[in-house]
Amino acid sequence: MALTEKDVIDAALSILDEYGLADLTMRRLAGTLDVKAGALYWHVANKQTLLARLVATILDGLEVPAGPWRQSLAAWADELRARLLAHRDSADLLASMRAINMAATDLAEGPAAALIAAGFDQARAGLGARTLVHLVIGHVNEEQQRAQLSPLAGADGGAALAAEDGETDFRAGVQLLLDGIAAGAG
Amino acid sequence: MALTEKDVIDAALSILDEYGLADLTMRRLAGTLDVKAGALYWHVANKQTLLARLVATILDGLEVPAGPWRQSLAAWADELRARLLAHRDSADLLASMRAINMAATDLAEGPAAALIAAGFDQARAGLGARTLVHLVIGHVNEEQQRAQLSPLAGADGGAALAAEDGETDFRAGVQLLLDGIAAGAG
DNA sequence: ACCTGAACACCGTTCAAGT
DNA sequence: ACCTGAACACCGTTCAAGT
Repeated sequence: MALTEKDVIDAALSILDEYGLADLTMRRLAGTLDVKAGALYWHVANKQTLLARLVATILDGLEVPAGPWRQSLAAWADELRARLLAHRDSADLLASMRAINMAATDLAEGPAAALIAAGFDQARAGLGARTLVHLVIGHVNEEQQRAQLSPLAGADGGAALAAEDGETDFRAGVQLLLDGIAAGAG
Repeated sequence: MALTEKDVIDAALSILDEYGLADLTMRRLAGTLDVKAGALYWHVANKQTLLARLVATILDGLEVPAGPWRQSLAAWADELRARLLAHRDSADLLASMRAINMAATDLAEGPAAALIAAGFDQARAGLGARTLVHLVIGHVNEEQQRAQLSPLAGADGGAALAAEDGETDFRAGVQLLLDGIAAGAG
């Protein structure tokens, strides 16, 4: 039974989650699939595009919920944060991927559309949306790097506590930005 | 005449500026210093701490100007952006360095102090300051990655134009956040 | 069509040995 | 004190050759 691209992506995500971005090498990935490194290049063009597929998978189907713009953007930000927190080093991965557009400039399109629908002009909507994306990625990046340095000795008690603190802090930061967007509306 | 740590850091910054983070290898760095790779380990503990020194050098002496908080934070953000734009891939480098605290959680301390001095409570000051740092790093990261993809064929005409657009957009984003911070004050 | 073997041109880091 | 030589244990990618 031959490998599929999906097999490769799934295995890559598993390595990412368990060992982190630095340990996600083509050779190790090949090893977990019981194949030699060269074989991967039949299924993916190169490592760069493989990483792009990972990001796309992580963000697949992410949408701005309907409703009042403040609630829907806050919910979208929560959801994006949750998607990223679900995969180790994903914020770092996403940030490094920005140039290949794909995910991140695209990412701002959902929130931008929601703001336009709420009556903001296009420039302000785009600005607010991109700023929101920066905030989410930056915050999660910080959370994920903090997590990597913590001892994590006793169960996940410490990690869970840190996650709650992170969520409170995150939501407060999002509200701060939403306040700023609202301030320009009047 | 023996090498000093400063020589190593300066040479590393030159390679960063000319060839980017991906090409900043210990072996190449050693080559430009007319020395073998192993020699570098007499002057720096490892690559990780060398990169930390680069970030520290780039950010050295960055301070929040005195004056009304909105102006002083806007000026600080401009200055931080300028420092980062002066060195290729520096935003990416800084973002990857966050865990080693050093620069970035520290980075927020200046703006946080300025906000506390302006009468904001500690929690809100810290939140606003960290959000501002995320905004700056995220925005510059995007600018630097866009720069890496552009053709840059005819002089730097296109690049200069993009830089102006980037500045306008950046300042608008900062104002958006400052509006949000101000909104919580009343 | 899909994979192996083997190579190419690299990495960061260590450490005995030289001067 | 400072550096070289040489090794160790890796990288991503290519590509003839196998099945």
